[in-house]
Amino acid sequence: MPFGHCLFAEHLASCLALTPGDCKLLEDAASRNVKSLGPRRDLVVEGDPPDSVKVVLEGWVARYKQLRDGRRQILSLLIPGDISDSNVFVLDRMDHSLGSLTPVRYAEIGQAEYEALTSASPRIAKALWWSELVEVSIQREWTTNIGQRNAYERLAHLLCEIFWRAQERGLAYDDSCDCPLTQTDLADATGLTPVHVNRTLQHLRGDGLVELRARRLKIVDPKGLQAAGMFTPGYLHNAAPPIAA
Amino acid sequence: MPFGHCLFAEHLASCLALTPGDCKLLEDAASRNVKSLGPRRDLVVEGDPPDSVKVVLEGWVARYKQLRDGRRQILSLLIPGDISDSNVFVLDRMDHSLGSLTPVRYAEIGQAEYEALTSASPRIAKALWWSELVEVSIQREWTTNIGQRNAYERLAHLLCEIFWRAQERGLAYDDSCDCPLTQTDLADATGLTPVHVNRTLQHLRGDGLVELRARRLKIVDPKGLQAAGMFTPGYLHNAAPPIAA
DNA sequence: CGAAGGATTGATTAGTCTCAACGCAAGTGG
DNA sequence: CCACTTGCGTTGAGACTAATCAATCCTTCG
Repeated sequence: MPFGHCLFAEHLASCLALTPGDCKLLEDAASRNVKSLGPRRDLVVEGDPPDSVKVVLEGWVARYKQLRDGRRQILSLLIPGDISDSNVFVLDRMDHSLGSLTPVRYAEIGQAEYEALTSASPRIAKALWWSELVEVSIQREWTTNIGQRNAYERLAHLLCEIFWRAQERGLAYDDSCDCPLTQTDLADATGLTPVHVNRTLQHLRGDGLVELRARRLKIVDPKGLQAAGMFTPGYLHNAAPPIAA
Repeated sequence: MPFGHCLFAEHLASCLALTPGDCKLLEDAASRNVKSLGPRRDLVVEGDPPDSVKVVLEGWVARYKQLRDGRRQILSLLIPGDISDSNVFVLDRMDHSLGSLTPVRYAEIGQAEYEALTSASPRIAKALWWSELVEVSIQREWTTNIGQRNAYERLAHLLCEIFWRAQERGLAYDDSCDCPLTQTDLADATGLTPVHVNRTLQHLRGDGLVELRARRLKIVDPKGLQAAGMFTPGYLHNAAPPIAA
């Protein structure tokens, strides 16, 4: 069974009332034009004219911007079931890039198809607005994270978010989940240097909060980690259960 | 003439093809429920159930988040003609606050009215999507600004954005525009301390790039400031003329 | 005239970066 | 099957950006 497909529709359905018919439409749209890509490749690069909305079926994707001199900011993470930039067609060109962190499978939904989807069901249109607003909300939280918190707090917060979101998608097992980001990726996501991420991670581990080895994130002390990162999941706007205590 | 009204519709119309009838609808919607507020007051606070979309008619508004311990991150600035969070109704509660920086006049558009607007004209619906996507784009640029640039670059970038946006709305006169942010506000917007903002501003002034006094921003060397902030206006997605050289 | 908010300055410290080297594991080619 | 490469993680020393603390000044306004 193509697990990724269902994830996408299920995830939208879980937070909003979608009918089985709506789900079917979404699943179909996300199965018609599926592509695969190896790790560390670009799906879209800044400046491209936007031609399709992307749905991640398998693997992880990072949204990022690159400055002239090479500095890179990871803006957000897309995990299986996520949809990127609803309705991008409205814009003339992409203002950022999408790159795979792992091998990925993703669906491209073109403009015509996208519009068919939204006009077919007001519930779907609403669900897509919802996912867009959640995305902005997360972006705002990241701005706050980077702007106001120190390295220790920042990483704690980011790891909380990663685990929480993975868990909501059913991608977490017990107290751990995949986390394919290298320390350099974590650095680009938090506005720190890889070296400092390394030391801060050691600090978090030393405090018995998390373990992160071999692309696997293990939450040792959920409450402690949340407190350290001042993580309150409201900004994710979902109805998922809290991190198991 | 209620200048602010026209700004709102004009601004949407300037980037997308709206008919005179569309503009009329927008102007009406933004004139039906108008409120006023003094400076430094909240329009909406985090946790509120969202009940209306806001259109800024006069004055400046800041979107912000506050952490428990008092730290505050300004997430974005709303200037006259801006519309905040299209379609917020989709969410259960606000994940951030809106506060006035100056005395403001703004319109509230309730859910029913908002929906009437979008179903009345597909062009309006598109324009509102557009403004939402531009907002996210700006938010991403801010994340990058705070995450990757140093104090000098960050402030240069922010001041560029402020002037550029003011100019696009016809709110700039020659080489200067209003900038009602205090140095503390600038600090909260850039993730710096007020003290450091002060010194960095002196540095920028010393380099002959900008002057900022008495709530007035004067761009002395546009090219130089853009270069210093690595400011490329593509992310604003508008068709406005470049900063006068 | 006094109060209050904002801007400015100085001295010191803390947090994070930079540079550079080394270790380890997995993958590759001979 | 071993030598080499490559990517990622780790460590140390030192430099520098930005934060902190605290005082003073200026302007506006009641």
